[in-house]
Amino acid sequence: MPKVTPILLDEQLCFSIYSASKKFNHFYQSALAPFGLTYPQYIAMLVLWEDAPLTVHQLGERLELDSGTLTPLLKRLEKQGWVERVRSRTDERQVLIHLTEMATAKRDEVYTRIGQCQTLLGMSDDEIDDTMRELVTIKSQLDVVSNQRKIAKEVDKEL
Amino acid sequence: MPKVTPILLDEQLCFSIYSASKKFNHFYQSALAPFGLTYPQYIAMLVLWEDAPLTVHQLGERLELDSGTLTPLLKRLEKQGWVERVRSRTDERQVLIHLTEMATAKRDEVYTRIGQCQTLLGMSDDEIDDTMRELVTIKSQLDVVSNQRKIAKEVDKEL
DNA sequence: TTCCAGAGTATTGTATACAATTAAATTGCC
DNA sequence: GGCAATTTAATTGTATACAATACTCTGGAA
Repeated sequence: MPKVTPILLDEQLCFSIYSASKKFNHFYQSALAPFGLTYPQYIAMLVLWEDAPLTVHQLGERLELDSGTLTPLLKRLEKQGWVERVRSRTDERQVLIHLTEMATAKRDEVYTRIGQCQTLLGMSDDEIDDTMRELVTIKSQLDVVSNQRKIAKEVDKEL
Repeated sequence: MPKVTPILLDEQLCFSIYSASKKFNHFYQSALAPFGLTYPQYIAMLVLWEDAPLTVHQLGERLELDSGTLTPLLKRLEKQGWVERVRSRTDERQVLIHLTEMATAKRDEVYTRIGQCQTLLGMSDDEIDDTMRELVTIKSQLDVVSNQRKIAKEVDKEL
């Protein structure tokens, strides 16, 4: 009879990452409290501060989020005065996300605040780099597997 | 004039973790498709397979989730036949989460399936251990900071 | 015994996520 | 030029998360 290996929560990498992700979320939420931004709203703003204006699709590629998540998120950002959603004139399918003047004006304030809060964490650059390198590997392995499945599905369709 | 350091999404550890967490979620969701379990439902089952029955509170401590998340999740698990929610007789405040016979019967099947899917990822034990060790450090640093804030809040209340 | 502070769970309200579908605009291809 | 396939957002439906609140129960103090 084949022995089955038990799966213990505390030994699961997925749970470490899941738990760390929630803690980071919480950390940024409270760091960003003065600006009223949630973590997903904040990373959307980061991308826009790098590169605005962007279409919903382009923003989604950077954030790995689809329009089902972004459309309501961006509407909330618009209501709070951070962005404007403008239907593109050259391609009416697209909606361009522009920064407002307030967003441009507050950018450095947010950068500074986040910089200070990150300092509180006391993480060394090496620690951060090492971890990010390992996460890159893990993520690419996850991508490979899910692409294999996608390809398998495509192959199934052909038949 | 003080220089402000720009914050680039791709250099943020938080985003690496956030993104990896979503990919893991997706990976397990598809690995668990035959059982109809979501990732949070799966980790709840993992804890219960280790230790059932547990109160909602005890389960929440292991999973780092509160009743606002667990109550509806457990109701869905109950509806799908994995658990039974039983009001404790010795302490009517508590709800004990018991495994059903089906859950006990399917445990090894889930363990096996997950084991196979994890093998597909091709991650070495060293790679996993290293990453988990680093995540433990990061999480404890995040905890320290958020506890400092909690304590700061408490101190404010005293005044 | 009665009252009350605290514990345990459920509920409410807001904000993500994401699969699946819809609707509108554009592109390719004839 | 006309139309099918594709692209882009928005919408719908389900499932987390979590703060804040409500409600019930328990144990202890007066």
